[in-house]
Amino acid sequence: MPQVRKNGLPAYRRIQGTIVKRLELGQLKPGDIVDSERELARIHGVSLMTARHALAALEREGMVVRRRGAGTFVAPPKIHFNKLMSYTEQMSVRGLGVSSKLLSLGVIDTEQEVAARLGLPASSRLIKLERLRLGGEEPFALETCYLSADDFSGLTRARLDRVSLFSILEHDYGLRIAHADEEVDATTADPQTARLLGISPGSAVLRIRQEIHSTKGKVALYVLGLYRSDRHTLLIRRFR
Amino acid sequence: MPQVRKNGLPAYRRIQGTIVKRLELGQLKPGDIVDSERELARIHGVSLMTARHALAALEREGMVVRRRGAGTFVAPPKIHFNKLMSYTEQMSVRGLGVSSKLLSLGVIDTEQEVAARLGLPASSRLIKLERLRLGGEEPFALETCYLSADDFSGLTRARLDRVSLFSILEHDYGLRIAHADEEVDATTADPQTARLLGISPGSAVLRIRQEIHSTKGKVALYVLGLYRSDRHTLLIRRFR
DNA sequence: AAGTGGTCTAGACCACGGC
DNA sequence: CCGTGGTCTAGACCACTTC
Repeated sequence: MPQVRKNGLPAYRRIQGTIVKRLELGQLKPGDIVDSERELARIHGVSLMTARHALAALEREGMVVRRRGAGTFVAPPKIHFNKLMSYTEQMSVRGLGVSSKLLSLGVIDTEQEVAARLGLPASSRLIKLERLRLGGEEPFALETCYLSADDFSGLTRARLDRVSLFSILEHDYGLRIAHADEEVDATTADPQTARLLGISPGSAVLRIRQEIHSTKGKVALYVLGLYRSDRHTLLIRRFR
Repeated sequence: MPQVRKNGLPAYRRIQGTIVKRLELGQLKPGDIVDSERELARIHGVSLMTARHALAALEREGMVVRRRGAGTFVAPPKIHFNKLMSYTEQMSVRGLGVSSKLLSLGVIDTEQEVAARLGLPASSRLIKLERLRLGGEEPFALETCYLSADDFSGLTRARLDRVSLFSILEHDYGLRIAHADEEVDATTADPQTARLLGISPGSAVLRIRQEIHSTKGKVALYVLGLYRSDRHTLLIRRFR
C-alpha cells in the first residue's frame, strides 16, 4: 500500500496526534501504558517502522518513556519540553494569558558579535527588537532579537503588536525553522533589566542565547533572553 | 543478509564512529559535507534506514546539520551537547584536567521532597553525597547526589575517590542509564556555596536538578548541581 | 512463553535544493 | 535534471521484561 497522506500530515504525525489528544482529554494519565508499536501499526494500518517513529519522537519530546520488554508509558506532565516554541506558544500551553510590550525596534550596524553569530559580515545592518514578555500582568522575560535587515525588511511595529514574530517570519517571509542551538547560563540583573522585570538589581536571571536556524541552513535569528528565575524553569531531557 | 554485530555495537553506532573519528582527526571540518545516506549505506553495506538512523542521531546530538535536498554538514564545534554525560566525561572532552573533592557522604532519612523525586516513600533512607568539582585547580561546581540507600548500599568513600560515580553504578550495581529529565534555572550563591566555589556571595549560579532514569523505568539518582556561571554554559539543541 | 522495544533489510515514492 | 534528505512498507531477528 503506497503512502497516502490523509491530511497532508505524515502518518507518524497523525499517530502522535491521536495519542496526544487522548492525553489532553485525560483518557491517558501519567504512568499509563500506551499502545505498543505493533498495536499502533495494526490500528493505523502502517508498518512497524512508522509506528516506531511516532513513539520514538514522542519520547524525545518528553511525552512518553519507553522501556524495552515492558512498553511505552505516559511521562509525568513536565509540559512538552525539548521542543522549540515561541514564548507565546510556551505560555499558552500553560494556560497563562500572555502579552508582550515592544520596547524598541530599529536598525543598527555596530554589533559585530551579533553579526558574526548570524553568519553575516561585521557591520551588517541588523534589525534589533527588544520586547518585554508578560504573563498576566507580571513581567517574565526580556528578549532582544536580531535579524538581518536585508532579509527581513519591512518588519513593522504595527504588525508585531498583533501577531507573533514567529508567525510573521513564517508567513510573510517564508521562513521555516529547523532547530535552535542554545547557550544557557546564569547572570545577575543590571539595574535597567531589574527595573523592567520588576525584580531587585543583582537578582539571578536565566540567560539564554538562541541561534535559530532555518531549514536553509542559515542562522535566521539571534535571540538574547533574560528570564526571571523565580518564574522560569527550563525543562530538558537528555539521553545517554 | 542477517545482522552481524562486528564488535557488539549496532551498525548505526559503528557508522557514527567512523564519522566522529574523522571529525576528531581534523579530516572533517565544520561546514564540510558528510557522506550522504546512500553513500554510507553502500560503503558500510547496510540499508538506507540504518545509514539514516546514524545521521539522524548525530544531528540530535548536535554534531551535524541535515538539509533536505542539500546534504548533511558538520556543525560548528559546540561540543557534543544534548548528550547526557557525567561531569568527568564533560570536562575531559574539553581537554581539562578534572578532579573532584568529596565533601560529605552519609545516610539521611529526612528529605521528603528528594525521596518523592526518587519515587520512594517519604522518610526513606537516602545516601547523600556532596562533591566539589574542580577543573584544574579551580572549583567549577557543587554537586549533591541522592540515591536510595537500600538499592546502593556499600557505596564507599575510598571507591569514589578513584572512579566516577557513573562507573561505579554501572559496573558494581548494573545500573544502566536511559535519560535524565532536568530542570534548569538561575539562583544566587548563598555564603557557604560561594565560599566553596570561590565566588562572591550573591553571584549568579546555574542550578540544575537532574532526575536520572534507569532503563528499568525508575529514577535512580537525583542530583542537585550548582554551577559557576562564569565557567559554565549549558548547550542545547532544540527542534521545531 | 508471550509481548515489548531495538536493530535491520531492500527496496519504494515524495519533496526539495542546486546546477 | 540529479542527488539529497523525509517518509514508508512488510517483513525479519535479537534482547529484554513480565508472567
